[in-house]
Amino acid sequence: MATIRDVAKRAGASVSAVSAVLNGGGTQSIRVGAETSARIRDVARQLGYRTNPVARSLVTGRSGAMGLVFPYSSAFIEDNTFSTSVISSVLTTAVNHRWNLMLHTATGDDWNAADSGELIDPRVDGLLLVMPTPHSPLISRCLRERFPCVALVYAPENDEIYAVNSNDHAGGYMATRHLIQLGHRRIAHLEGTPTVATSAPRRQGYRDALEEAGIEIDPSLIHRADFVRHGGYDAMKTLLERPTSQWPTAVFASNDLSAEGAIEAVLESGLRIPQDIAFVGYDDSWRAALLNPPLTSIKMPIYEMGVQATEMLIALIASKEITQRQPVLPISLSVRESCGAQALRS
Amino acid sequence: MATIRDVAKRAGASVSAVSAVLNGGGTQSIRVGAETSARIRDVARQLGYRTNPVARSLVTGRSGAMGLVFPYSSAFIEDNTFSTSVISSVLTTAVNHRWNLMLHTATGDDWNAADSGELIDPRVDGLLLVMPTPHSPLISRCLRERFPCVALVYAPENDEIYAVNSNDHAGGYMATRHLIQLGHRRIAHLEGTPTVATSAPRRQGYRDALEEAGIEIDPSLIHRADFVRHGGYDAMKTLLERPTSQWPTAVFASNDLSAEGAIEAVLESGLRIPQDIAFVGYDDSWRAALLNPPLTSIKMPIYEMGVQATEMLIALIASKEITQRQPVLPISLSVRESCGAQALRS
DNA sequence: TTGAAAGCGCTAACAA
DNA sequence: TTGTTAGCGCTTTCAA
Repeated sequence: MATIRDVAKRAGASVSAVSAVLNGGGTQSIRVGAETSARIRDVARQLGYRTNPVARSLVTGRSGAMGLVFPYSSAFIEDNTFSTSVISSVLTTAVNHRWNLMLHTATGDDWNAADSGELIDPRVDGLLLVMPTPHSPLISRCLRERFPCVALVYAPENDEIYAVNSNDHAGGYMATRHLIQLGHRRIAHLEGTPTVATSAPRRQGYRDALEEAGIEIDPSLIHRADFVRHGGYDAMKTLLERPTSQWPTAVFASNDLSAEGAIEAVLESGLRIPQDIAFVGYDDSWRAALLNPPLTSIKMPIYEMGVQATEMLIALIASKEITQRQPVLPISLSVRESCGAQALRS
Repeated sequence: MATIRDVAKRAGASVSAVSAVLNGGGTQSIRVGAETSARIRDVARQLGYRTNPVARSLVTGRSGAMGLVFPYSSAFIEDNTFSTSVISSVLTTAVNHRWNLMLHTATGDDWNAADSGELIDPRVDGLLLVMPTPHSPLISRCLRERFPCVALVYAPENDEIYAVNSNDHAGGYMATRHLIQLGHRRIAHLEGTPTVATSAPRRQGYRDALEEAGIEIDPSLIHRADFVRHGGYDAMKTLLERPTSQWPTAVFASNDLSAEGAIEAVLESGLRIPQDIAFVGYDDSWRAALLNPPLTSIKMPIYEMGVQATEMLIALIASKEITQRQPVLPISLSVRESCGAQALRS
């Protein structure tokens, strides 16, 4: 590979001239004449010269890359449109702004490896953390070391953290209120994993909607499904072991996957959806539309959130003023057949 | 950030000693005593010293990262389980081998930007190209510059290229033969985009299966669907505009998505699947099992292919002997209801 | 077993 | 408008 010195020598110019010409922008204290400039460009093309970004990075302290950190690498195979949307939005936005992307996962079961700080590394100018665990040491560390860092899908514990989130409480509330308005009073909730930050607010939204409607909260209607299919299945089986009179008439699941498992359990029992038990899920994944019956679900604007988080990180790295550190994007309800609203309408 | 010199000074040792201790492996011509070693480690911990990978990279010429190049960034949002599996397998394998991953896309409509060579860059030690366009200049370039490069899902034009692929011809053949064995003679094919390398062999497999069975190939039964949903829908609509007697009794689609669109068109016409028209798709995506009726499909071992490609690239970078440059992994058939085989069986 | 020092390719301050 | 030069933080050769 040709170096900057090769180009300089061959063009009869100095390295700084070459650097100035081939870099262009920046705080150059150097001005190069049109002729020299053209010569340099010419020679560079002849030699197939390409700037070595590693060397540049060492001296500037900037890499032009950001790190995208996923909680675990298997996040992708769980037919999870969430990861897909995140990758897609972040990558597209980064590329549009001419940034590179390094993909990381917090290996192991949690963020231990990541928390050790090995992700704070000059190969990236900042980090985008996807669904970090609550009270993530990595976030504190970034804050402490003044390393640019934005959390995506995260309920920040304090004002200093940069985070893009959607309103999970509103999601739980909207789902539950929708079912209440359809006439349901005995509404079950399939909870997510407690260590995942979205679980608690979704449940709280559920509770608040019930309370607002004057419906007493029945803790025996709340079961953990841990966001997975068989979790939903098992929880539903348990609910159906109760006396018939105590069966829920509706279920709000904390994600589509657990709803899917629960629906399977319901159908196995010969019950009909939504006539016997109505369902609302969360995520509005593409699976939701394909289920039988199609699943009503709360929609998180993941793609838009990814874009915002990426742009916020870029601004943060550029030390730009960030007007809103913790935007919360609105959720919405995708009504399909599983909740019974469409039958009522038609 | 503490540098290696800070550690050396504070530990009363030389930088080379610190380097040797904190690096460990490698071709060190230096041996450090246990005492000094312990002291260095101690000081490093106190100072929170972390090796600067950029500086190391500059001197060693190695980065410990590989680039994963997707054809376009929107590859992800097309609820494409393909991209998901690739990312998942590559990331997991890379992390297991302690490699980092940079994510790239060939911006624009094709590989132009990528082909300019800007991806061949010392920030990565090698490239993994996902579905590069046939005769990709980037591959030639890597070969010419002796830059490690492995193509994934690619039919290599010559022996020099490292590529992991599955047997698309066998896939097309297997799908079609399956339908023939079920008694079908008028089998349509929904073709993929010609510029995508998998399209031609799949179609050729289809043709060969027909020929082998002594069925004349009817070009009017072959329609482009371009791997997208509405492509399949439109193609099927066209096919159904023919006189009833010339309708295909079975369809082999070059991917599940186009099959899905075609199925929609068939159902809209009040026809039944598989009784009136049988279907076989390609990809065996998660959607396949959720469709109504569940779609019989050819399964490509994408995850396994991603693992192999990643490991091959790692071996290539390490200048290890590669016994098989162009492994072709076997496809298989996932039989569900859309082809009618299950009805016959029961 | 250790230390000194050259240099990876580049940027940017400074001098001309 | 241009050239010289001192590093960026590290690895590694060579000499002690």
